[in-house]
Amino acid sequence: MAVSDWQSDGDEAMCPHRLVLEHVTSRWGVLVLIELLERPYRFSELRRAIGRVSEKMLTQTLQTLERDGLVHRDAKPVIPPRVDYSLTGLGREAAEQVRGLALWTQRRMDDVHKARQAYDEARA
Amino acid sequence: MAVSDWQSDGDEAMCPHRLVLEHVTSRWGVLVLIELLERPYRFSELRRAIGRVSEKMLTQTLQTLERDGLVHRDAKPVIPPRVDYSLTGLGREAAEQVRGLALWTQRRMDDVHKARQAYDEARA
DNA sequence: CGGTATCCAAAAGGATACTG
DNA sequence: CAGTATCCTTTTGGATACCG
Repeated sequence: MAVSDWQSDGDEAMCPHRLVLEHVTSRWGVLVLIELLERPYRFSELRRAIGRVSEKMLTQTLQTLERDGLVHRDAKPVIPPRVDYSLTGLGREAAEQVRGLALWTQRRMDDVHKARQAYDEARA
Repeated sequence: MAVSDWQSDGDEAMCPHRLVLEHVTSRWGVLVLIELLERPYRFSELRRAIGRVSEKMLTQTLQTLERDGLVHRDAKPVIPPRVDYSLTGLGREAAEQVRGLALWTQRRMDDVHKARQAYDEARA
């Protein structure tokens, strides 16, 4: 794969799959996907589970992922409103890849930490 | 894995592995890692290969990845200066994961595109 | 409850000029 | 060539208020 496949195509939008990659690896996208890998969640429930995410950002993240076909939104016509979010088949694939990367960073955190110390020390 | 493992730890920095994840999935981090998976590059060469990245951002990205122990920087003491960048063993592991995610988005782009059309249509 | 709309602060990112 | 320093624009994200 050449990086040229991932470049911006002019002064406009970058290539479409690059955008999907940004959605799933975004600050809140990662957390939403990993959490939904466990089970479906309601909006507020998801918000509490993730913690420290504003309504606005959670809404925005969920809408983006829904539009990309990764998350399924099930709004029940009841009062008070109840909306359940879950992963689609496509979303599950993405979430598993993201979790893989996330687990890798956990496993290798020690090495990264050592590298940082060496780096900082060499400059002090 | 609970998302709580990935949450911010107060009003300060988020957990360390979350930061590494952000480095490798950042806009330019992704492109640098994938490109270096091919072969080592000089600074300007890498800049041309990626395209449309400012010197500042490429420098910043490379320094971050070097500090995390993912990229090796080899500055030759010659005039004019020559600096080669390559992946470390750790960096290669990260790059392969990132490439995996990148390739997934390419493979599934059709499904994503269809989902978006359905989504947009349902709201029009 | 599950959002939307608006405003504002903070951070990312680019252009330019300069340096060893 | 491979950066650093500075300035400025754009984007991101949070707080708040309001709505069905």
